[in-house]
Amino acid sequence: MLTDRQLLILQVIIDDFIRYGQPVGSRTLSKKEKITFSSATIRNEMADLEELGYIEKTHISSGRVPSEKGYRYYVDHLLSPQHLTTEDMRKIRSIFAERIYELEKLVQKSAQILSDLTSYTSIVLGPAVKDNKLKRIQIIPLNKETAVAIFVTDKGHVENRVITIPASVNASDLEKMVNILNERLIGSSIMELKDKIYKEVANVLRAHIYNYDSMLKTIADMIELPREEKLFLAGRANMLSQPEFNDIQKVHSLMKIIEQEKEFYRLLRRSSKKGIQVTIGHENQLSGMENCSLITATYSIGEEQLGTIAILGPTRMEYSRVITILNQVASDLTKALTDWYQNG
Amino acid sequence: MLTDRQLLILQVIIDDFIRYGQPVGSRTLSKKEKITFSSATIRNEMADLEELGYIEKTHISSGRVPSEKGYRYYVDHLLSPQHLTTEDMRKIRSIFAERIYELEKLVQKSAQILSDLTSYTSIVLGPAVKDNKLKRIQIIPLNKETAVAIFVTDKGHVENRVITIPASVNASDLEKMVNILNERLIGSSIMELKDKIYKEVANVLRAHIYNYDSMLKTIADMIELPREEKLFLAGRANMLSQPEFNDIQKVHSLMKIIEQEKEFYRLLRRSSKKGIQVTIGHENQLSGMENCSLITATYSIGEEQLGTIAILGPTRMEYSRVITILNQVASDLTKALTDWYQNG
DNA sequence: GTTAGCACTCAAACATATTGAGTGCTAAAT
DNA sequence: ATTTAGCACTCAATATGTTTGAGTGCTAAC
Repeated sequence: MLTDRQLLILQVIIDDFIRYGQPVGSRTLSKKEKITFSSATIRNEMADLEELGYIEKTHISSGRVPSEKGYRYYVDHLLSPQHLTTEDMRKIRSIFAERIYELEKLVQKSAQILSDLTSYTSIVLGPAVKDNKLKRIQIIPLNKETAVAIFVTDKGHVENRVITIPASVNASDLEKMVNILNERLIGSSIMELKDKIYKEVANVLRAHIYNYDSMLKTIADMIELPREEKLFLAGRANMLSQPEFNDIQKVHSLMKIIEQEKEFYRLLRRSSKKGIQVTIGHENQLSGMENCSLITATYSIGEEQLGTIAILGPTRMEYSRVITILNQVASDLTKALTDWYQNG
Repeated sequence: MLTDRQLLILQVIIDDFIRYGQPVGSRTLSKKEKITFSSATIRNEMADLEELGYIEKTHISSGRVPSEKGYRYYVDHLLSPQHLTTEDMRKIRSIFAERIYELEKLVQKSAQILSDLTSYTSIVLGPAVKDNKLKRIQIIPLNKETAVAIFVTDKGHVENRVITIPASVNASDLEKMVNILNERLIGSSIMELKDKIYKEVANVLRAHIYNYDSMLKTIADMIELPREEKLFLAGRANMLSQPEFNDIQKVHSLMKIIEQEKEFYRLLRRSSKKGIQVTIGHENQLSGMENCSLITATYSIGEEQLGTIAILGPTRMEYSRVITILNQVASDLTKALTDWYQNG
């Protein structure tokens, strides 16, 4: 267990390092307001803190920098809560003041403001469609061979696909099919759509539609709905202004990860527990992200969780500030969505 | 006017520099197969070429590098046409072999393959919607206050917006309105939609619908269609593997430009003439792009131009190779689109 | 007109001090 | 028993000097 003095020193070291990005030495520390004892004492305490793994040296005679364990402790126990400036508050509010009813646009704007305010990169995992309920299916023929299939959900999400229509299928068959689909499927969640079509609807279709067989392909085309939520990114360039990323190699590998999206997507999905989640450096388990921390929060409509908003920055991140901002945006976003969709 | 020998030297200098990225000296040149005269002669010729502004020194005793004027001349007159490897060809074909009917997806895949093949950043200006013809308008109520308005075009593009519905408007009014809109507007180009609604449709609506006034806002909401085409980017990270961008500052300002999209968008719009366009360094007129060249081509359906595909790379770019690839992708894309939409 | 030869230039690579911020340890002070 | 002053030591960063090699321009000979 750490003594109060050790905690104080640890906190001051990390605060200073987050602020200035330079290893912190005993002399620097001894000059801080909160520190009342001499540099020699500090050196002794630092030696202990290092032995316990909370801080590290960059070389044998350097000052100390926080280790991942140090950051972890700091985030869990030592964060000094921060206030948002009224200016920041105003900026956040301004987004939700406009009456934007498009879920996606709102989410994208949130990503933008997050990266603007924090100067880090923001990532937003878009609203999950799978829990939406089907509101309407529509098929609109474009020409003899193709048509657009449109799915509208209760949250106003529109999904559309171009499908091919076998020559043998005529307009009235198509119409009949759409009617049956709507009759049987409206109100079902998007997730169970595929299942329901094959288990419940297929028989009805077979009974009523002459060309059922040739229609099969059309149906198969249609229900290939996207399984993954969209990923919105903002402020990628901000990464480049962080001094820890003045090594092109590091930036490159990080950018490649972000660009591929796949692994990254998994990372965000994993941390979809409610509340703020912080993963530091190697906790992210993605090579290329050793020097990064990821802070995530979730947003929802009422109790129904929709997606994740996150900030990606260097491990030397302004945790306190970012957490405050993320909390604010997440709760404002949730509030706005809840108001519109639950009481609307 | 340049002599044949000067042209030869200029070409070999640029070819070599594009390949190795290092200033080219007279000794290096004299060893090239095509060069039959001594390094001293070359030095004399290079002095002349420099005076004419085609090549430059990086410092007083360095080898020469091409100037922007040199690149311009090279691109306009000295390009040695290249063949695509069968492997590259196969990769390109593979995209268009799949039957993807979604215009946007196809375009996005093209962007991906372009950046993969060239190792530069690719940018694709998505299909312009403004020339599409309206195929169908649909309004699907979500709850008492809101509904989704859906526009389908003849090219299968679907545009949707969430709109608010005044309390005084009932379902039958809404239905009537949609009918009138469809009756009057189907076949109109998206561009003229707004105009037509106010000039031609407004009167009809007023005559037939009791709640015309309160419906006005709904209509206004609806026809706010996006004016700008979508921008698809792929291979941003590729920039970082170019040796000319090992300066974080340069990369940063470039990334910021790309991220803001606005200026960039204009740049692409400007070069929407048919055929290959090359802009080199300062010709791009955007600060941050001094070290970049942009090569663009257009794609179309039949004769109707749809959008632009482009490659962004350092001025020291493999012009010949990129142009070949860009040409191939543009023509394959055009062919695929033309086949599907004109003969479909 | 072309080329060999020479003096000269400069970036890059390497080696060698110098400085300063930092450490750990010990012995004296509290 | 803590705390602190003092000292020897370490190492990154910086500056300084040296060497090397690829390059140039110019001149005189071919």
